[in-house]
Amino acid sequence: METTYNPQSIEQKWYQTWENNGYFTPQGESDAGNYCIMIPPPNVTGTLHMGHAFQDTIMDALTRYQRMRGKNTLWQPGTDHAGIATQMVVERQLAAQDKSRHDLGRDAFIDKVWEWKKQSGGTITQQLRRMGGSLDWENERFTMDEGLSDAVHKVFIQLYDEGLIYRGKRLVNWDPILHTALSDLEVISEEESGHLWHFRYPLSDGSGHLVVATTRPETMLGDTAVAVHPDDERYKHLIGKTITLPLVGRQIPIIADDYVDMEFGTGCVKITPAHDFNDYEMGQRHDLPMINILTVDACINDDAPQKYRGLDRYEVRDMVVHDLDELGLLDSIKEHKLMVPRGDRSGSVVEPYLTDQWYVKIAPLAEPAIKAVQDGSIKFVPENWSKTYFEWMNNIQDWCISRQIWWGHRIPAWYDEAGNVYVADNEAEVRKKYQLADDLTLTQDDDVLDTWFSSALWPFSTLGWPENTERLKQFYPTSVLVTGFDIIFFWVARMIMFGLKFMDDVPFKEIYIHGLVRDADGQKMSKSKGNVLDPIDIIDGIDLESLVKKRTTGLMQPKMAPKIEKATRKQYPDGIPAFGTDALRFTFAALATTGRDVVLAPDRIAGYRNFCNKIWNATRYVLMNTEDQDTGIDNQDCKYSLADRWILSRLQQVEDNIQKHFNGYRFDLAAQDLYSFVWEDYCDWYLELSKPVLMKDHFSESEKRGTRKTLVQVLETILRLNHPIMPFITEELWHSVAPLAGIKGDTIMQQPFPVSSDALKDADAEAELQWVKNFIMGIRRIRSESDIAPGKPLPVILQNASEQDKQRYEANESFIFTLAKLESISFLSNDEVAPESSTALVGEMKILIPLAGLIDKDAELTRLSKEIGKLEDNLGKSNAKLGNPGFVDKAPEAVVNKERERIAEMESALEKLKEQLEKISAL
RNA sequence: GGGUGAUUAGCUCAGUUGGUAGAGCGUCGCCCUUACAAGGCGAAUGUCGGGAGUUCAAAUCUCUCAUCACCCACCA
Repeated sequence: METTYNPQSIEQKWYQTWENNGYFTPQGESDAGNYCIMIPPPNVTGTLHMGHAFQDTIMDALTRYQRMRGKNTLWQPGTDHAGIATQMVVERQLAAQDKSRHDLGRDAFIDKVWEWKKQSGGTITQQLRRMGGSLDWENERFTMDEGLSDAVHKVFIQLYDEGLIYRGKRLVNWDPILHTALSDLEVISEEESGHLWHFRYPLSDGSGHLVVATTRPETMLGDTAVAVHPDDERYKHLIGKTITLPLVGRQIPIIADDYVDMEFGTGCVKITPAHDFNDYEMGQRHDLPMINILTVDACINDDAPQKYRGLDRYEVRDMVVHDLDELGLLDSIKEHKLMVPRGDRSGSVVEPYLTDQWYVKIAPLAEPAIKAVQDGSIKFVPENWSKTYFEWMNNIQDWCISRQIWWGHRIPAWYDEAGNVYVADNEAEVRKKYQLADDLTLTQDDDVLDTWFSSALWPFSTLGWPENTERLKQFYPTSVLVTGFDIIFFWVARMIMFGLKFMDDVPFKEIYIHGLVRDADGQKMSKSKGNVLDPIDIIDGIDLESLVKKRTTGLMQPKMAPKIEKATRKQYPDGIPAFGTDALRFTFAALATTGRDVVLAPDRIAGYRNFCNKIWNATRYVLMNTEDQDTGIDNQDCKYSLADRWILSRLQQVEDNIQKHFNGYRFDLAAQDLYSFVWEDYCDWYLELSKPVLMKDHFSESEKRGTRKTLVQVLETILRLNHPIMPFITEELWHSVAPLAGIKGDTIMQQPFPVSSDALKDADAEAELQWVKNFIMGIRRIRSESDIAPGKPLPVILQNASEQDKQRYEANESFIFTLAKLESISFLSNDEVAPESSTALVGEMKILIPLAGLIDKDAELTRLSKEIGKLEDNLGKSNAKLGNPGFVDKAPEAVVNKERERIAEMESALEKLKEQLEKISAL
């Protein structure tokens, strides 16, 4: 074995072995039950980012844990076709050749996308393998594969037939670059600064004018009314009159509507029903005409005056302002902050636009979905997120599911020439279902479905639905959904609605919501900020030049490059070393506190890489001392030392804790327990305590055997406990350690997860070992604080030792001598006079180290005073507490007694230390 | 405007039913002690955001203020 842990040399090989042997595939019926997690399908042409890596670590840890617990376990892999995102990538590639998708035509373009999928679709799944993900690759799915397309059709058709999908002309969010409608969720509104223009609209009867305020002057070309509040004294008399719309000449009414806020602006609102969501509703209430003035590119169309036609809306905005000013109708311009809606993919300003679209009538689906969370059929972890869920579900709007793009599930609807709609699986089905003549010309709807429509079916479509497959029966409903809060609405809510509708059961019983991965400064990672860390670079390492290059190429704003380069060189002067997958995974686990964002700092990862190294070297020690030796597998004649009994007892507690923490999704606490048990209990104490037993001749063979056996058994258990989080190193080491523990197996993956045994819990051993530790630590402390060389063996005198102290000392002499580095020990009766010494206390017993030539008198005085000071502080606090009659009367007896004991201990210690102080001062 | 969460050691965060505050990283001192210097031993560090209340007892429960973050929303 190498002296240093090197992740590179072990990870790839084990993954190959696991996958080739089919260990990831569900192993079949089990008494322990079924366990299933659906991966949130990443974009098929995407690459793995930190968010994925974090999420996948959690899912894999859960999956491995449950698999080891003997459950029939499935982690379902797959990818999403990601309609708009993927189409955009391919269109960009075409654009580089000066082509558009229209040059190719629909079929050829779709072929091109499939080609791209074939070329890049393996990237993210390969990266998932690098993360160690134990996904059932043999059954990988894609949202556009045949089975899933069948599911999409079936759902669409059934919802249509039930009246839950309808087609309607409505105002939608229109992306003028992508030429498609977007759902509300795909529109991101951000505050930008703009202006508020005030215009005078002349009354048609020439009796004056009204002043309206707008942030969008160009839309005035489509105004069909001006609204005021019905109670507004300023304008009451004008209601019902008309104004003549400047530049257009149209007469439009002044209407009353209490939507208008009298306080805001002038209290008069221009109404453009075809280009504003509020105006649209007002238009409907007042039966106003809707005049669309925009083209699909958001240029002004032919329903506007000649001079503006064909020009971009922003160009027209300037013209309108200018023209109104010329007419003397520009009242004022004010600076104004407003929310600007942009498409989340294209970044273009989204226009409310009147088009025909398909919608899901959502209220009837939402109702049971709300109930499922209310009644606990589905639990959010942390529970708080249910509030967010309810908030949204209670205000949910119909879902616009049609997109005017080509890459996706084409809507299974056909039209005849009269415009009648027929919905069925295919054209032949349509004719049959609707009994249409063979010669009736039908054309299919050009639109495709929102990507999230097929994602919403993921928990059952991947298992074979609509077929009633064995997998579906076994794994639906799935156990838990692991996802980020950002897609609760996009995805989680919709899966719940569709799952309940089509499977008549919830899609998952729990939803574990994790936080966002941020950089070391707490910033969101983003390409444009240049602070992105690639999980693969953490695993394999990356040199500075490559990292700089990676961060500065392909930027949306190339001028940011120098700044990013500078920051990167400063933060990673030596690049990033290869930490390995296990270290990254353990870091994620340790940081996965409930619902909090995760701040990922390379220092932290390095710390857990060191932890891997610790396990590696502990194993080296154990192997060195047990290989080719009797580890008590066939020989039951083992005598267990205090240390053996203690570490086994501690191990049982840790096993209980880890189970509890995994079951409660507290990976941070699990990681913490694993870390401290392995490092502090097992390595710092137990391995050191094993040394005298194994190396000193006066220990019997059965004692040595007992210690060897314990060393190996505890280490083997540690490896299994750590396996869900650190799969590679544990597998690698397990193959060396397990045989020594008499365990045979092809892989640690299929070994049982450790379960505690009450018989091995040993409170006496823990108490006694604590005494030993206190003894040793007391001496170490004196040594360190008195500047005695660590290697110098010390003479020690014990005074005031009880019978128990004596017994404990005798039983553990070897431990104490070795770990505290002693030269000699002698007992002193109470009436004997001790030499001038430095003192440590273990309970009532005094540990004395004679000063003689070793310890400086003043240093000892300082040390003692400090300790006395501390004790006095605490004693003061405790006395005050007991002095309070309320405390003694009302606090539980146990608490009061504990306080009394504490005081007794402190008083006794204080007395001894003061005595000592006097003695030494007197020298 | 509505909602949610946060504020604890220099940094990032734990803190389970109220009972004298913990970890990792960092810092300081001494050590290459035969598993590990990616290490060992030891040490320091907190008016638990401010204020008020409930209680014998509050980081923990209630109210209030402040600051920050995120989500949702139609103020022209």
